[in-house]
Amino acid sequence: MKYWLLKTEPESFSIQDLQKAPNQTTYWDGVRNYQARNFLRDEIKPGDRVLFYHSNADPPAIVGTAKVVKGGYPDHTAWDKKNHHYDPASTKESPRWYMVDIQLDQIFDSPLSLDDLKKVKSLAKMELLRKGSRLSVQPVTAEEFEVVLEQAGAK
DNA sequence: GCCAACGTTGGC
DNA sequence: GCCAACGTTGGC
Repeated sequence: MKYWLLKTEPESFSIQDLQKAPNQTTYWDGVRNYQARNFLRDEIKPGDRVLFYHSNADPPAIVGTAKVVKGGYPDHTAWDKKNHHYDPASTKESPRWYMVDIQLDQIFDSPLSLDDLKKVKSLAKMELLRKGSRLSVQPVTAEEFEVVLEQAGAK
């Protein structure tokens, strides 16, 4: 089992939106970055655990957890001309972009803000905390995942 | 709204 | 293959 952090802007899709979704499950579409695509296509598997992060939020924070219920498969929104993430270079014969399905696990009683995370020494190496980090799909170590859960529970 | 950091594009 | 220009991300 692996651990991941997924970023989303709550204005476009929040963890509350996930909570309201059928089966509290959604497909994680719209990733248009090759490094993140490779994780989605090749490495993220059902059963993997996910930290759910709200970027461009006030405050930016890890707001809960989810689990992967379906591994990488072609992102069909790339084929939809009306979709904001439409990409004519992606075809059904040769898909360029991929997505996974996730299901809500838990919403933290109180979110772990970016400021909170920066104060935790054992999280100092998290990709999220790296200056200039923009990757929207990030691997997280098992230890980091556990520490985040502990911190969220302790709040 | 600003802007630093980063990824992508395209001319050469 | 280099790199300037451009677009995007995301904290502040």
